[in-house]
Amino acid sequence: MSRTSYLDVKAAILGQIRGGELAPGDAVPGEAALAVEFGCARVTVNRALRELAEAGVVERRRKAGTRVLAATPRDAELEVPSVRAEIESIGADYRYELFGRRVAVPPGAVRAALGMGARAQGLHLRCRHWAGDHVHQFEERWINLDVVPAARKADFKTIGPNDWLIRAMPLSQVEHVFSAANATGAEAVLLGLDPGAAIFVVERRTWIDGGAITQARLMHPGSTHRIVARTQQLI
Amino acid sequence: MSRTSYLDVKAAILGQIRGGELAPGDAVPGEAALAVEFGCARVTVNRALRELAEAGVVERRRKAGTRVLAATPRDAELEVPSVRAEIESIGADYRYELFGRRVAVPPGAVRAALGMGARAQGLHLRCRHWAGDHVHQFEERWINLDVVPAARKADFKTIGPNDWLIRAMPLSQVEHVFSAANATGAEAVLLGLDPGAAIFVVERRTWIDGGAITQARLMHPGSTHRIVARTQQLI
DNA sequence: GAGTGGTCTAGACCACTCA
DNA sequence: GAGTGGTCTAGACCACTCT
Repeated sequence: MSRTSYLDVKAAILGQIRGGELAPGDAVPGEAALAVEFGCARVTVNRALRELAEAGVVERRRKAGTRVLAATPRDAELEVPSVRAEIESIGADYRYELFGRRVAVPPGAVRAALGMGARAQGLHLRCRHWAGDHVHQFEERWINLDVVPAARKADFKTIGPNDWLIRAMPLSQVEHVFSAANATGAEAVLLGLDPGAAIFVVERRTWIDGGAITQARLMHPGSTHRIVARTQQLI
Repeated sequence: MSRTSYLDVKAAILGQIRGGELAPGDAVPGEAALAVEFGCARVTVNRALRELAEAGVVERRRKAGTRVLAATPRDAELEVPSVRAEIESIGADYRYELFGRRVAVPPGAVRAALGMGARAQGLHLRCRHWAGDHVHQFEERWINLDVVPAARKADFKTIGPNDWLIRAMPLSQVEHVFSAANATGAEAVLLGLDPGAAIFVVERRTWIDGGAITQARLMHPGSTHRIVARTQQLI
């Protein structure tokens, strides 16, 4: 018989939850007790329970111990492809087009979203990403020049703002908000759609170390655009 | 001076990537070397690098070692609230309404999505979730009765199919596909919208141990519905 | 074959939090 | 104060994978 792995412990606990022996709210035995039960070191049990806690299956608190959480939809993981990769992955030609670039004081809503002062300057960019002869995405973006002064010198003629920012400020924190809307007249023209057509909207904000880098409104034709998210594998 | 924590190692590596000392494609020193450099045990380095690999910052392979991955958008985490929780969290009254329940052989596309045989029976449910006096979600769902036979006995009059399934089959695997569409005439009526209004569509499929449990098409008024996803905190 | 990561053990101390 | 989880150490063996 081989040694007990943290995966064995994880599987055993998950099995007890699935089978109903451990119901939501129930206490899971302490690490020391489980280590004896499974005949393994406490660290091994610790890793199993820690991963279950990260996955949202149990909750751990010092002194209080470990409890099974209420059955609730688990968090899903979303793969966020770069526009270019997304288009090339479906075998279409990627083309990038910039048709607006100016330095200005952003509107109040954008300044608020990016934590910018009343007179702080931003870089405003408008561009489109084509997949073959269809517009894949129309992008309207503000970059915080206080946080990314180098953007003032970049012309963004051949490289899209997202690709440029990923290289300039790697490992930043990103928030995505997804919604659906009817295209306004102007948006419809830019996306090559009929006015009122459904568009899939992604509002993206990016920070690094507390400093807000950029805010972008990314619009896609709703009829073709899809975003996929999956729950984590538990074992 | 206190002991070196895996967080110190993680922060040091992240700092080197941010600062450009470690570029995409570069090899990170081996665990043993880092352990000496940081004056800590190898397990400590291992945990730091393992978490960076889980976060998609580096790639690890036995014998080949650890490398910095190309700067690419990181995966985001999506919080998936239950409809009820979502509605109650904004302070609105939650009301659930079932207006269609029948056992039948699902259409081919649904059978294919759920891996059901040509004559397998499913439970078809149509219901609405209200937030105050607005329809929050119109739900059209098939449940695989081969995998969840107990659903045949449930009437779903007071509890929504999602809440019921979460309790009956906890810890299942879920896939969400988001898109935008223009409401058909029938959908518009059911959602209390004008025909052609943008709707936010979630297609949800659920499995457990390889058996497909259910498929649902969840439609929301696009003007109000939002889904938020954030990248994981790296430290 | 050899080098790297993957994991386990046993023991220890610490940190948080509940009663 | 006491009980639980959180983490570190030192040493060991194993598993994968590249040459």
